[in-house]
Amino acid sequence: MNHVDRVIGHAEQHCKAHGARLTVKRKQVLAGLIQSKKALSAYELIDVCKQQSGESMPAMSVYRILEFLEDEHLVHKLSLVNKYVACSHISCSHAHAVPQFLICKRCSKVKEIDIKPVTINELRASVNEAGFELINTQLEMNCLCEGCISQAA
Amino acid sequence: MNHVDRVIGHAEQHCKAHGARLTVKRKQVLAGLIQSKKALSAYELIDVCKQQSGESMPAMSVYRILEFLEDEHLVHKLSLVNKYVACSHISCSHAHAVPQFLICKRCSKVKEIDIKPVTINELRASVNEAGFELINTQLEMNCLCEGCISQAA
DNA sequence: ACATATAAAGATATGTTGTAACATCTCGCC
DNA sequence: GGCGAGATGTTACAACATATCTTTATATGT
Repeated sequence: MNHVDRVIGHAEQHCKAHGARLTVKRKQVLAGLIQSKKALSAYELIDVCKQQSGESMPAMSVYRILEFLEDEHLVHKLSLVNKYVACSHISCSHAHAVPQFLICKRCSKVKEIDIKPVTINELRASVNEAGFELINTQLEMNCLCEGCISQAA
Repeated sequence: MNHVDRVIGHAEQHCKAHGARLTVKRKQVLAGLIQSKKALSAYELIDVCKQQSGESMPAMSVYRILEFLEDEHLVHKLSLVNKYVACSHISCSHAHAVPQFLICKRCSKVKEIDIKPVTINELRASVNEAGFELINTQLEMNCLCEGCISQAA
């Protein structure tokens, strides 16, 4: 059983646990994201699905499915780059803190990290000082990944 | 002389100083952003310009002008919400650090703040630990502003 | 003042991203 | 089997963004 199937299996368990259905189409979309190992735009994902299944996947369906997968916390939307990425923690059983996202500007590779609570608190304090309130601590940051750093050098 | 005109005046000085031209159209667009006191999408800005000048402003022009204004650091693009906002520091003469943006999810009001260098460095360290490199420290954060917090309460 | 080079703006078309609205299908359940 | 809820299909269009070519304005040298 390969990596993708294993993760999909976990995702299915996760959905079943509260009566949500991970249908064939939804699996296709999630699998597309997992396999590509980077963030994809909705339309890139449409292409990936088409290549993998032969059939074409309507935009409407992909957006609907992405919304479902987000609600299930199986996929994250990265507004900073307008792309979607599979959650890195689908196979983990334990609860997770709100993650932060490092997005490679060059190749769209994404890493979810947990920034130290201390740092997050400092951030929140700065925000509050300014009279605002953080809605969530899901930071998205424009970065270069290891591979692209060395290429650039 | 009102606030907007004063800021526009500064912007004009700023441009002149290095041979850039703040034309009538560019002033219109910048003034629209300043007056609205919040982030606007390109098409919202088109509407604002139309209301203020009577003439319609083609999308192409607005995008070109926004690009110019960004290059001049008179306007910031907020990718997190796909909107544009006038720089808060046009009238300041001193140099500025890379700002961070607090964006009110409800009303699109934006506040530019300078997060403590210590915090930024901690962030950068976390990023480097993960093998990535921050391209810039212009964080954009989803928030609620003071007004919207009290309304929500 | 004129010619000319350059930057800006206009006009048109088209590409990309996202959603509304309604029809149809699927599947669990009685 | 038939019913109902949820999922998907279809079509049309709204919203966002850019490519390309033309025309207009501006600045600069002679």
